Amino acid sequence: MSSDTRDRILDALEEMLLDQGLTKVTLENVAAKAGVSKGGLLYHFNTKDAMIAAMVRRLGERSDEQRALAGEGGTSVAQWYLQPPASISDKETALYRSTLAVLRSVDGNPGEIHQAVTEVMRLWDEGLRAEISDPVTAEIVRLVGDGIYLGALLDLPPVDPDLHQRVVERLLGPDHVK
Amino acid sequence: MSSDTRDRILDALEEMLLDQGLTKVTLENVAAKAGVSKGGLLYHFNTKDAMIAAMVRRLGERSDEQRALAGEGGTSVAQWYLQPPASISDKETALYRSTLAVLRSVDGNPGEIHQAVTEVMRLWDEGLRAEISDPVTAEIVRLVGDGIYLGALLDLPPVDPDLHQRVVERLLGPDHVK
DNA sequence: ACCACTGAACCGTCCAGCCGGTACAGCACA
DNA sequence: TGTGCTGTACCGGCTGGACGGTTCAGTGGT
Repeated sequence: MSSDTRDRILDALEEMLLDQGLTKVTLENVAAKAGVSKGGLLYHFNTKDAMIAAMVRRLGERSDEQRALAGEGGTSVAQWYLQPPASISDKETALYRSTLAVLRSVDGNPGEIHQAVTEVMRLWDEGLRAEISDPVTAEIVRLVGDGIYLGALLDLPPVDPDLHQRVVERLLGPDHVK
Repeated sequence: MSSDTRDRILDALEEMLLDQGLTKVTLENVAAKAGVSKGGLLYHFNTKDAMIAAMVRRLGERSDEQRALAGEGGTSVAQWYLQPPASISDKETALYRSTLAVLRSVDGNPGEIHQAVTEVMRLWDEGLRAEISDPVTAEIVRLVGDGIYLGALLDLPPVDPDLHQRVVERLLGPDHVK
């Protein structure tokens, strides 16, 4: 099917971003990792930017789903936003990895990509504000979450899990900790 | 003198990173902005990576100075780390801009650059822990500061200054707010 | 017959790194 | 005082390779 290949290409793109970085992301590399020819890749995405923008839009859709799920009483938005990068290979962690890949693709210059990333971040902010009544706490939670992402973005050594748990407890209260 | 040109090149590199992004950082572009020929640039830095690594090391030195100044009773480390990107063109803001430029230069792959960046971040963490007795608060302050940097890195719209001030107040207490 | 590709050639551009030169300053030796 | 040598700082052209994007003839499944 068509959307199979599309998703496979975007998955390959994310993986390239996560373990090689933006400079290694070339049409040929992504195509090879996706098991597609370069022509096949360009059949689905006319340009490199279009491919990256599609990845960001896919992240946007998945983030919406995750927040909708949180609204229905699953894991809270805040809890998800503060989850440590420790737990890997879960289903939720796929979203975490996608987010990180998208952050890796940003390079300062404006355009469709930058705009889409800004929108994704704004929606998370909105979700946090809707869930946490105190705006100051909401802002702190957002910034702490962003700080965690920066650490992952820079491949900083992981934080002590106990300390992290105490941070979450301090911010959200004991009832929010799993 | 030699170090004049060296610093001019690194300044140009930072400026390129801040308002063009990593992909536009080429030896020729940086050299042109520094008022040097490409050959002249390569005389001072054998490779592009060496140039970037030198920029990170320079940031490391300047960060050390800033923290030493904080130790002598100037602005506290925490206060500096949480300063909003609003106040531009100060002398301290030069360090903020340099930090941001360095973060923009990171691209996932390990090596000298990644190692140097990790070390810079670690030293800030150490400074915060030394200054703030409660480790949980120290960690939150670090993460909030990193979150601010992520926002700047992604060119997200600036935060409401009032809200930011209330965040700082909440984290450090009323006495730490200017 | 059409969709979803493959495979490969090809183009224009960009770019890191290399290399042969140059201008000049200081120093030594006569 | 003049001459030759040496090292520093820098210039700018060149090359070889990579990359984004185009084109196109063909192929296999439905």
